Amino acid sequence: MNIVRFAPSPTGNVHIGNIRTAIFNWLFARHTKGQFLLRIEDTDKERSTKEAIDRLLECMDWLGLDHDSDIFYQSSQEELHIKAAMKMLSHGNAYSSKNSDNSDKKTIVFKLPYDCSTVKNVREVGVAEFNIDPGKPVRIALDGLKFFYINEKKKSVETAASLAGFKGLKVYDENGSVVFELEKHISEIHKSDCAFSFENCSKISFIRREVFYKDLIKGELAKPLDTMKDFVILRSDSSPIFHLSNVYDDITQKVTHIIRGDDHVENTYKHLFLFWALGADIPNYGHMPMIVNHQGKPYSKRDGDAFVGDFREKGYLSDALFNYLSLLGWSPGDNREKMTRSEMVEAFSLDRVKSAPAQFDIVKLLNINGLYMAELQDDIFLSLARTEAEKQLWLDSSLDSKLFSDVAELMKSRVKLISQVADWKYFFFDESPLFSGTGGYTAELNSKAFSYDEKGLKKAFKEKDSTIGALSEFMRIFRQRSFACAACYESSIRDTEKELSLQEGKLNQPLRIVLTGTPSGADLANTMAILGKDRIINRLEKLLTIINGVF
RNA sequence: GUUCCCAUCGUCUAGAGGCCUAGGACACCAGGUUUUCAUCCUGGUAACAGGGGUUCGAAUCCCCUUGGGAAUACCA
Repeated sequence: MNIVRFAPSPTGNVHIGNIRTAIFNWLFARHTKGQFLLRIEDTDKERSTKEAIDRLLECMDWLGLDHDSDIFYQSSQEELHIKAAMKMLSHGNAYSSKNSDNSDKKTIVFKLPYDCSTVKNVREVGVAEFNIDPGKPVRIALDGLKFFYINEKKKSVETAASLAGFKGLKVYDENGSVVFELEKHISEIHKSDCAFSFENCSKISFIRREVFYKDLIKGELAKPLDTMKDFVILRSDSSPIFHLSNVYDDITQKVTHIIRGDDHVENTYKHLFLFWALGADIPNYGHMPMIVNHQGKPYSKRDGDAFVGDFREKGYLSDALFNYLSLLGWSPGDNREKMTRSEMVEAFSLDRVKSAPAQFDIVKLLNINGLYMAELQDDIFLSLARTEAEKQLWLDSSLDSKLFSDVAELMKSRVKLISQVADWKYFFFDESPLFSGTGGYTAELNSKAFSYDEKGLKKAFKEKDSTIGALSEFMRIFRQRSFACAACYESSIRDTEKELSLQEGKLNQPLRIVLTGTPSGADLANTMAILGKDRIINRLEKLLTIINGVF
């Protein structure tokens, strides 16, 4: 059975890149009927917080990312990680290294194995040679080889790497004679930590080896050992480093597939050796492309606008976010985009994941959100809208629910994001800064007031006097009538137009903007039916009184 | 510096040597429906980064260049 895990460190808000990793892991697990595990990597005690964990859990819950079995807290494993490091030390797979600041404290460093004969993921790729800068020393010690080589541009380039990278190393002096053979001294170096240093060298040669593995997404990947360094696994305060903890826990949790961000491929080469040293089989790896922001730069935890929680706040539907995120770097291969959870689970496979980074496009997200919005059941939409309206402070719970549901029904088809219910103000409140005579547009908006669109107003009142005249006539006719249905409102407009010999529809725009403050909205007659006779007269009167002062 | 990765419309993508005159979606533009707006419908603009090979044939395979990105921590 496949076992995957999502292993975030709870050091802040989860961002979309993170959560997409979780989504792909989840999709993979559900598709293959495997397990999706959640491991909290909370070993960084200074930066890990309970709040961050809670927020993470909320986000996962919101997105329907249910995990199998209990949450695994990495901090609970610390003792085991330390033990493992000590065991590697005693087995010769690690050594302790003095702190650079000369204190007595020591770190435990993992030693890439010089003898790779039992490491399946290492292979020889041929003989390599470097021309050495004779003015600089070649130094050989337990912690690696240091030298300066002459590159193509004839520059002296400093290099330091693990001894394991230089199988069969030979160091040549300026006459071309071999002055050192690593093979003859390697056990001595490992045993006694002795160091060699040579001046005036001309060349080094060695058998190049590389670590390799087959990435489920990116194909076969490899890295030469002579570009790798031994790495710390236990800090000088004895706390374990990410690489150790991460690998150790993956073994403990029997993880079979590690699906994570592209930024981890370099780590993988290190981890391969750790799996070997810990006596475990290596799992399958898949590295997914990063999500980049609008500038094409990678998102980081510092990108304040890409937190999952923010999308929730802004009113995005979790299904829409999930759907959109799953389409970043993956596609089902046909032309489907909007898919249900089960369709995605059904269609998902790692070999369809792209390896190029994908740019996050908020406009497309909005579009998909609108698609999901449109198919929301009326009662669900209503309660979402209601919650949103109350959240925005300008609506209290005493509001007539008949009025609210009428508005919601009328407006539903044009809402792409639930937070757009903020645009419904004119249905519920009769005040506007424009009426108050404070100069209108620049006045601070009262939270319980709707605003007028200046451009729309100017446009509708382009022929000011005749428009005001027409509206006055409309009001005269309107007052005399009673309205049983939306069609009655409609005919009151049409009749006025006839009376004034105006083209049909000519009154719509002025009337709309006077009544709602905006040039766009739902069907005018329906809008009027919701507002009702009294409020309509009220608004018309107010606006006609002040309109001369506005322009 | 070094190592590694990546490269199709503005964006997300389809594309496994001939189904490619490069398909879809978003965005954009035009037209239609709706007496407004949105929805909806129809149509349109728009891409294989560049250069070399391999091949009868290349978006697809190889090489080089260019451009992006990552890693190179006692962060995770």
